[in-house]
Amino acid sequence: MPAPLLSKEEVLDRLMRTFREHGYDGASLAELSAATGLGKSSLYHYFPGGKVDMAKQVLEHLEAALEKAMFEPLRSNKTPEKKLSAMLDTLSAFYDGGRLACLLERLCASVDRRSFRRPLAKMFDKWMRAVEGLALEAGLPKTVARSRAEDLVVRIEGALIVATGAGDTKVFARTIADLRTSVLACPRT
Amino acid sequence: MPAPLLSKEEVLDRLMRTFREHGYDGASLAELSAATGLGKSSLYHYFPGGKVDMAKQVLEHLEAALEKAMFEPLRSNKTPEKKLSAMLDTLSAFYDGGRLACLLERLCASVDRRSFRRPLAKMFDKWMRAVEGLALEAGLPKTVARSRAEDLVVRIEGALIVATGAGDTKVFARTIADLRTSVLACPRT
DNA sequence: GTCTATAATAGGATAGAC
DNA sequence: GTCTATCCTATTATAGAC
Repeated sequence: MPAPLLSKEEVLDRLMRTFREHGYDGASLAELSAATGLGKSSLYHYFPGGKVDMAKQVLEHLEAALEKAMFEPLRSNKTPEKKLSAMLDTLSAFYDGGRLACLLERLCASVDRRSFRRPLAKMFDKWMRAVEGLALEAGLPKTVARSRAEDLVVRIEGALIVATGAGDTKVFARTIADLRTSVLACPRT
Repeated sequence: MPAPLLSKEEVLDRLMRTFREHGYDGASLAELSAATGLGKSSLYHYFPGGKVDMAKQVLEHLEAALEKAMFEPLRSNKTPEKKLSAMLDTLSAFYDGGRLACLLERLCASVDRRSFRRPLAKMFDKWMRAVEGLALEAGLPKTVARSRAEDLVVRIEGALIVATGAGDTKVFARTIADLRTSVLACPRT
């Protein structure tokens, strides 16, 4: 670790930002080096496995960050509605209102995607289970809760793509707004 | 055009498949050459602008293909419900039940994305307008029709990501199944 | 741990013969 | 139009000094 420079946390944050902006395939070692202020040799010191290693560690770093910012608050004793709303606020901030891409998506689409298979599947599962738990807490039947959770993740990932493609972040904002009311709504009879 | 070999249509099809499988950034000229059976020089003969040019022409090719397979059938005199179902069947086949990525998404995420800005925005708009028209035809109010259209595109793009990430194409199948009934449903009062 | 230098390779792109 | 050969740059990765 650079004594006076960046902490490993900060290094991982900057690597994540670079992967999210340029994509995994699009991010070169030169860019990753510039983003962190670490020379290539230093990068290889911390990440002996090169780019794949960086992405794996960034993924673990993200998991820890989400645990704190998104999953832990779900264990409070607030109402499910408030907790859902807090999660959506966190997500909206994390994606900067639809301007920043999702790391999971970037890695899913990479040439080295096989290397990230397990951790990616685990992350998606964790996210969906968290939302499912919230829906169960709100009194929804198990099958409905599951599909609502799946739908939340699907729509957020999709909204990020469409916002980018259509060049309009409002798509993302509308999706978040709709999820705020639809995820825990009573099923139609 | 190779006299005895592939038609330009077929060349574009194979390029599209390669971009969808490996991603735009991940597809090398060597792979694109192998996929089409054309040497690099031949590729540059048909696509003087290189990779960017290939992707642009592939995008136009896709637009024409979708026009025929997806948009034109919407102008028949069948019921909106049947036409929606036909569109979803076409999409499900096009994405091979969630196993094949979306070209639009691949290009949105590429390092050369700026080069594809206009055509991508146009494609998304065209797709959404088509669904919006269907919803209007089914008697939905304009604002609802618009958001249903947006939602269909968002959820399909998202389902492709999540299916890949979670390693389970069932997510895609469930999304398609749900869209079949939800897109044209009467709004809640 | 970090740097400079450099190896080794892959990538995109072009020249010129046929 | 297609091929072989080649150029040039960027890229990943490593060696070795400090």
